[in-house]
Amino acid sequence: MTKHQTKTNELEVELRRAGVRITRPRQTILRILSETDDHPDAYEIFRRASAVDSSISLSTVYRTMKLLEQRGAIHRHAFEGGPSRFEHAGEEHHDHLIDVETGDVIEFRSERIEALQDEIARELGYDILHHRLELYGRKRRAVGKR
Amino acid sequence: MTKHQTKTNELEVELRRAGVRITRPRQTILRILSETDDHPDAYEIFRRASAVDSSISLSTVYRTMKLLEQRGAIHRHAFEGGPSRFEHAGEEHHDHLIDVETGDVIEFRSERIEALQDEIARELGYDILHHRLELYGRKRRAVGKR
DNA sequence: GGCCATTTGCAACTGGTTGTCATCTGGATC
DNA sequence: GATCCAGATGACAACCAGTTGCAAATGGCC
Repeated sequence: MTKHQTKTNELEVELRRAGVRITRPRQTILRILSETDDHPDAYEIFRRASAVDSSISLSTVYRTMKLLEQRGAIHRHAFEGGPSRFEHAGEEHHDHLIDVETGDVIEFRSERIEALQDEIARELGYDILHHRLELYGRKRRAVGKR
Repeated sequence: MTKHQTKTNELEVELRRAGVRITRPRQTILRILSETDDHPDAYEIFRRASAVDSSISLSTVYRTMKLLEQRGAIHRHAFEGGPSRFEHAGEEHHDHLIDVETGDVIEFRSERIEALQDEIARELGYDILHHRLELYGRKRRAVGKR
């Protein structure tokens, strides 16, 4: 019951230490993000936040997302044909497989792909700042089974 | 001088055969695409088209891009933080390295990365419909020089 | 050349996001 | 605790890329 509370506070304390004002809306949003392990968009975060504090505005959600992104606390993903979706940072870097039928996002990581990317960039004379790898797919039905 | 003309006509004839009406605006846009080997966005195509036929509207450019995309004649790329950019299809599949300073796009292809992607998707129980791999980087300056 | 389904240009609209601004508030200071 | 004010907020207008409704124009088959 105090589990999430604790998680929230970690980030909260960190931000506070960095001189970021922790206002009520921000606290609410931080809590929601800490309780989340999907990839909600701004409106979905707004919806969840509204349930807790109905006075929160969508603008504030957007502003807070931008702030947190700049602080490196969350990552923004612009999957194709939709609004930006967010996830809290912290876990190691990974890429995404998006289920085109449900919108579900599956995270994966491949050291070999990462390494190949660096190699390619080096050959082309570039330093990679970041990259984006998204697979768009459909769940495979087991063959021979219903 | 008839070089581009020829290239345009190939696609034009192909579309015509498929029952697509080749109107003047479409002809102009097709010519521009055939003369292009960068990755212009809709507005840039509109700009170039306007120079040839000032009556063309941006709506028509968007509508034509959508049509050509559906016909598989061009590919649409939504690189981060900008409008969709297009390139004529035909060459084999490739990925992109975007120069974050200039916006230049460098195409590359890695069989090994392609293969790894398929492998990963298979392991996760998915069939890949398509994917997106973009590297964002900055040109490396030669060490010790300049 | 005539016909009519399609396409066009224009303007109004959309969805996601950012900007403006008057008001409010966190938290440092007393 | 009460005071204060830079910075944050909510309401809403503006923005941008892209889409759509509509009346007028046109491609291409007869």
